[in-house]
Amino acid sequence: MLSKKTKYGIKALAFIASREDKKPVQTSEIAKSENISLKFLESILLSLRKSGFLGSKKGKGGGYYLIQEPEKIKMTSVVRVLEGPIAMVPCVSLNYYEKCDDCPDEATCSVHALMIQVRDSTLNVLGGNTLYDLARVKKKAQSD
Amino acid sequence: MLSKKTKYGIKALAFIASREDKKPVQTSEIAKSENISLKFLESILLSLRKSGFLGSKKGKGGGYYLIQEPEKIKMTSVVRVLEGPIAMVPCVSLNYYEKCDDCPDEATCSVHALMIQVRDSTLNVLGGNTLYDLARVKKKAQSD
DNA sequence: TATAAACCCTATCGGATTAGTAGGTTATTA
DNA sequence: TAATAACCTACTAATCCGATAGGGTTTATA
Repeated sequence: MLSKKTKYGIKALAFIASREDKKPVQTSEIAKSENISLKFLESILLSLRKSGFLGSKKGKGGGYYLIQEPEKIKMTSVVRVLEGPIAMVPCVSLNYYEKCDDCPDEATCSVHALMIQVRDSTLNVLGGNTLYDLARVKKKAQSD
Repeated sequence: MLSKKTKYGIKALAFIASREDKKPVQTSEIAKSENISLKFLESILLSLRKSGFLGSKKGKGGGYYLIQEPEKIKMTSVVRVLEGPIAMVPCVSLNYYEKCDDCPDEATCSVHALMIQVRDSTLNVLGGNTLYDLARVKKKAQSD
């Protein structure tokens, strides 16, 4: 299950990316438009800034803006920062590997083999989508 | 993240499926071999019996056995029973659908479109694997 | 230079879930 | 009838999640 943090974070990034201009977007505007608790969203955007996805501008007229082009931001990296491992089991995670307490040998583990397949197919999907793609879906739907 | 319940359940099913004979397998044997807490495993096997995957026999020489052929048991159904929804977000779940509180319209939701892709690719993998496949991995690895 | 806008930071908290533990009951078979 | 093994109920410790509270700091602009 995707946490709300991740879900809201993705929505917020897509919201910012779907803007034509490059002016900073206020947290309050995103919160209102996407029905997200303001305070909760604040903490999410903060962590997205700290992990290098967003820049910020303080004071009146400030807000958050994308640092990179939307086409360059793969959903794999977004999910990893917000949610953590993409794999469903730590022992098949590329970026957050952890050995299982049970399992003397991973080659003997039936779950391991299966979850590697799941991981790879998920990586394919997330790696094949960028923020640009998400923003396009959003804009397209709105213009209908 | 896969819960331990699901992980252990899959392991146990693969263990039973990898047996040559069709004699009942004791919970204690599985627990010892797979390093699972006996009591926890008991509750897992019980729920697998109640959902129609396993049969049981009480008393001496009793235990659990598969009701269907391993080739007929897709991992999609196993995961659904043990873990619940396969989708990462309830609003794209086929079997456990639930509308999001936020999201006035799913067509406008950037997360929705992405998670449908993830769901479908995961379904492909889990639907393409049966208990027979998992048991084969296990037996192959053990004979090496 | 005062004020309002907006980001920034820390702490806390209730509720839900998870992974187990404990202890007893029932059915089967040798 | 004694041993075995599934079955059932209840409890618990720990963790995490989603949010809330309550401020502090910085900056633009009138």
